[in-house]
Order: sequence, then structure tokens, then C-alpha cells
Amino acid sequence: MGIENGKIRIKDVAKKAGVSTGTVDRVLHNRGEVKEETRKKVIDIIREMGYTPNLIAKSLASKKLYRFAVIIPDANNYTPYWEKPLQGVLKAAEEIKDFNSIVDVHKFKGSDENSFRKVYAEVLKCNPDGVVFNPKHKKASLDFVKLMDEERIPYVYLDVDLASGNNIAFFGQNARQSGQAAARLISNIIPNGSEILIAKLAGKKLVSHHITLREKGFIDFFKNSNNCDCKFKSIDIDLSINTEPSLSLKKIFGEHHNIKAVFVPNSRVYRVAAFLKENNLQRTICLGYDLIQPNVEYLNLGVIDFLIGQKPEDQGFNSIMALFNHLVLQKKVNKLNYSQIDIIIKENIAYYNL
Amino acid sequence: MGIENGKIRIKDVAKKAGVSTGTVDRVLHNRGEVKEETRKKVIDIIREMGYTPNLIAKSLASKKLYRFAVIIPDANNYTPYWEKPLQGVLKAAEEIKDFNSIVDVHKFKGSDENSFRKVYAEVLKCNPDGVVFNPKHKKASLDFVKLMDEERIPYVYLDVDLASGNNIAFFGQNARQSGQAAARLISNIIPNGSEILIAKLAGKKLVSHHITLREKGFIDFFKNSNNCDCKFKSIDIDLSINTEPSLSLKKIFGEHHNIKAVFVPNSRVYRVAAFLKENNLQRTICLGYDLIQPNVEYLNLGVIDFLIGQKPEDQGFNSIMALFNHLVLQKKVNKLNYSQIDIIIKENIAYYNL
DNA sequence: CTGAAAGCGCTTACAG
DNA sequence: CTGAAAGCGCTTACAG
Repeated sequence: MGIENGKIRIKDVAKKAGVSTGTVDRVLHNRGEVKEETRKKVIDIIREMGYTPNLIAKSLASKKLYRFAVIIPDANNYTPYWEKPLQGVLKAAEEIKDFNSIVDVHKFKGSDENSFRKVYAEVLKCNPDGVVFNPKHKKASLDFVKLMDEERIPYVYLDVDLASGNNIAFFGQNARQSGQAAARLISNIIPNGSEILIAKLAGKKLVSHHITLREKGFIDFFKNSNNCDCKFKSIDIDLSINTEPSLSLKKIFGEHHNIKAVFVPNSRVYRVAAFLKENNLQRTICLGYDLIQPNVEYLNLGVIDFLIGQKPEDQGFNSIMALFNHLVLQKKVNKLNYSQIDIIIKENIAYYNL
Repeated sequence: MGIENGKIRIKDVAKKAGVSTGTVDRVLHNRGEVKEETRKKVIDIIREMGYTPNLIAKSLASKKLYRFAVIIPDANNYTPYWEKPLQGVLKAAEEIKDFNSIVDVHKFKGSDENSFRKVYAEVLKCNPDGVVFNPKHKKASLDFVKLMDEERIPYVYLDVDLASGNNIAFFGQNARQSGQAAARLISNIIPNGSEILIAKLAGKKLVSHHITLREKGFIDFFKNSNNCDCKFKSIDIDLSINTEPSLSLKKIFGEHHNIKAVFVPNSRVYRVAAFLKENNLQRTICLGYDLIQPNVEYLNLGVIDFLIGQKPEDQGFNSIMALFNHLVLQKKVNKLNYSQIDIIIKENIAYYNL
């Protein structure tokens, strides 16, 4: 090893500068206590020799333990989706554990803002070095962000972009654009003049901003394309009512006989698929979001025609890695990170659903 | 650090076993020279304490330098595609360089088997620790593989699966399945009874196995689905002839007036798109492979309707990482690794073409 | 303000 | 067959 290998070590820099390795380390990390003159000299030599630190050695020698906290909704019947980002988070945790870094996962009840507040208060008590969280509750999230800014704790938004705050990164989908892609797929297939049902299924009367944007993108596509003159029927369905979504869907399909496609702007599309299957409406084009198990089943049955995926595992994984790169490796990280808008059909799902 | 931290070190194992760290290291790496009795004892204690090596320390201490060789076609006018796997390879190289591992890239002329043979002979002279290569030339590749088996050099297939040999992994697409996905997308759109043109464009009369499989998958889909009774017209076009593909396409479209879709089972689809645009045939559904620049442009113009992507960067990246995991980290690696079959349209390409 | 030394967990000759 | 010691490139008290 050493210079002859092309790899410059601190020792090499120190020697050339006529100082000790300790001094080089001090200027490397701006730890002060160095005469300006020698600092300059060392800096110059670092540049000149093209020194780059050996991350391996750095990590081994460092006593600092990095703790990252993750705050996401608890996966449940309405939102099995959140299992996926969690998987990614845990994979990242495994990958960075030899680098003195650990990840703590904290869950809150997705629909309950107070639960989120309680969890973030706990997290702050632990003094994490960095935080990844899902800011679905806007107001509470803004309060949280303010506290982290005061403590100079870096944070990453997952799934939803708060669009304010000093987050080092955001990982999620461009919701509006995904609606446009959905629209293209449907408009390709259905005849001119068809009716399209937009069914927003929610656990409790909570239709998030996300969902609204997907719908907006969807409708805008048709508005801006002159080759499909379709009519929309948009409804909200409250799944906490026992008889839903059957009741509402039956009514709609009874009243509108020219519905050629259903667009469900979230992961509850399997509930619509069940209805379509029971009522022999499989020929209706059905498109929804996310590769959760029941959706995959209806896709394979041919009831759901398209699913839009967004690689939630990757989002979880990359969120942690962003924190790690920022804090531990001190690499620059991109702030705005839109996931791919994956188009999934029966014929390609095998290679996504891993 | 140490036990109180939950992390067991070699030192801890040695102490409990009443031996030195050197001895533990010997049993850990099966380096022999250990009495069977002490070997057993150490093994037991390793299990009991749940020792796992610290990869960071391992890498820092190790003097062994790993050299990986990559052999891929040179990107050129006919195959700009190969830029993409190369990008992934270089990214992986960057990622593992602090782990005493370097990657050498060797290129051969894609269409020239002898060029491939020459390159692999050179590579063997360098005694690489592992090889990633594209076995498009079957016979030469089998010879190469045999030599590597003799030298016990592990190797990975990229893009094409030789389907024999002791490769530790393969990264590429399930070609037949991608043809099926393509067929589904087209059959969704075109009316019953349409004609479909399958245009196989090649640089020289070389239609690879790959391409044949894609075509097969495409046709089989229609055969097996009862709701689309379409006719196929399949042609080979030799792009090394100046007047092609115009000449052939003009003839076909002149003779067949009911062609509603063109399927191009490789990345040269942009040549067909150019023809469609010039001849005002944009309404013909056009589907091809790979996100190379000219294809992306015609997709954005609305001439190409779908592109099938396969994440070639990831394939390159993962090939190297497979070698690295196998040799350096001694992790198990999956042998058969099919890439995703990405469906790309104008509305989602922005998040793929990075 | 600066340097010498110990240590991170592992590997690698070397001595016996 | 086994152990003691040096070393990988860095960080971290500590002494001056």
C-alpha cells in the first residue's frame, strides 16, 4: 500500500507537510487548534496530492455511534402498504451496521395526528443523529420540523413532500405525474365518449393531498389530449362503513351504463376489483396503485388491468442511505428524489413483486 | 465497544476458548494447522456467541487485492446500448474500491467472435479473481468458460444466459416474457383482426437468440389469448444496406393496409419510428426496446408508443456486486437474476432515464 | 498550537 | 500445531 499504490494516506500528507498525522486530522475536520499558517500549508498539500480519506479505516477507528430514527405509519388493514418502506429501511439498517450506525423504527397510527405527535416527542428525547419520517400530518410535521431545526438534526421526508422545512431529502412519487401515466394507459384502450369512474376509497374520510394530486393528473391528461372525449364520475367511498364499497359502486354502475374504466388513486383498488368480479364486470378496465398482496392477486386474475408501482422498498432504503451519506460519509445528497412510476401488468409483475 | 455492545470480536471468542486470536482466525478461514480438538471447541464457541466478522476491519487488515475483469461489447452506432451496463459496472467499481477491489473493463467488437476470443485470452493472462462477461458468442464463450473452470475463476453472465457452465450468477432479462408483456400492451389497443408487423432490424444478418425469444413470446401471447385474432408479418431488415429500413418498410406498408402495430424486438426501433414519422404513419402503434437516446426522443414525440426497459445499468452494477459478494464478503448470491421488464411511456420516462 | 501513542477488529508473517 | 506482535489508515485522548 501507500503512495506507490496510488492511494495517499494521512501519513503521506503529514510527512510532506512536515507535521504529524494528528495535525492533518485537525485540519481535515476543522477541529481548530491549528495555526492558520500550517493549516493553509496542509490544505494545499491535501489538494496537491489528491488525498481522499479511506472510509473503511475512518469507520473502524471512529468511536461515534450514529443513531437514526424512522417514524412511519403502522401497517394495518387499511394501509398494508407501509410494510414495504419498512422492509427497505431494515435492509439499509443491515447494510450500515458495520459503520457504527443503527436505526430505530417508531410507528404511529396513520390516521391519528396525536399518535404521531406522541411518537415524535419520544424520538426527540433519544437525541437521534438523523430522522426519516412520513409527514402526512402537515401541521404536526411542521411543528416537529421546527424542533429538529433547533436541535440541528437533519431529516428526510418519506412518501409525502412537506414542501417546506430544511429537509436534506425527499423520497416519494410525483403523484400528479403518476395520474397522467394512468390516464394515458386508460385512454389508449377505451373508446371515445366513454365514462370513467374515479373511485376514492378511504379508511376514514381522509383523502390525502397525494390522492387528490393523482386524480388531478389523471383528469388533466384527458383535458389536454384532444383525442379522447371522456366523461368523469368521481366519488368518495368510506370503507369504515360495512356495506361499502359495494353499495356505492352498485348505485353508480346502475345509473351509468357506459363506464368503461375505473381509476382508483390508491392501494385500495382490490376492494373495487372484488366488486367487479362478483358482478361480472371484469371487462371494465381497472387501474390502481401499489403492489400489495390482494392487488397482485386481482391483477393475476385479470380483474385489475394495471397497477402503478413506486418501489416503496427503495424509498425506505434510500431515505436511510441519504441520512447515512450525509452524516457519515459526508457525501452530497439530492434533495428531490422522485421514484419511478412503474407500470405493472400480469406479464411483468413477476419481476417486481420480490 | 466489545461484548457489552453486543458485538462479539475474535478476541472475545479466543478468550473464551482459551486460545489466541490467530488460532480463531485459522479455524474461521479453514487455513488448517489446527488440532481437530481445538478446532471443534472454537467452532462451538463461535456458534454459541454468535460471532460475525466485522467486514470493515477485515477489509482494512487484508492485504489481498481483488481484481475483477469485465468483458462486454464496445458500444457503437448499432449498439449504443452497451454504454448502459458499463455505467453500472463503473458505479460498482467506485463503490467497492475501498474494499481492496478493482475492476478492469475490456471491450470486444460485438459482432466479431474472434475479437471476443482475443480479449478473453488477454484477460486470462492477467489472472483475474473474477470475471463478468457477455456470452453472446456461444461457442467461444463455452471455450472461455472451460478455461476459467480449470483455473477456478468465478464468472458471471451478463445480458445473455449461456444456460450451461458453472457461472455464479446471470443478470439479464427474461426475453420471452418481455415479448409477452409487449404483446399484452399492443393487444389491449388494436382492434380484432388487425395486422401486426414484427420488424427485426440488425446491423449485420445477426439475429440473436435473445431477439428470437422476444418474438416468440410476443406471438405466443396472441396464440394463447382468445380475444385477439391478429395476423403477423415478420421481416428481417439488414441495416448495413444503405436504403434500409425504408425500402423494406415501404414495401410492406404498401402491400398490407391493415397494419395497426409494429413490434421491434430490439433497440433499433428508432429507425422504424423515423420511417413512420416521415410517412405520416404515427397512428400505427410502435413498440420497441431500450431507453437509448434516439428511442427516447421518438417516444417523447409520440411516434413510439411504448418502450420496454430492462435496467441495463443495474445489470452491470449487480454483476460486479455478485462477484464482490461471492469473493470478498463470501455471501451467497442468487444464480438466476431476471431484471424488471419496465414499461415506459411518455408520461413516466422522466423517472427512468437518469 | 502540536506530536506521540494507543486503539478500532481483523490479517499476516514469524518464531517456536 | 500455536501464540505474540506488527500493521491496515484512521481517530482520540493525553502530554507538553
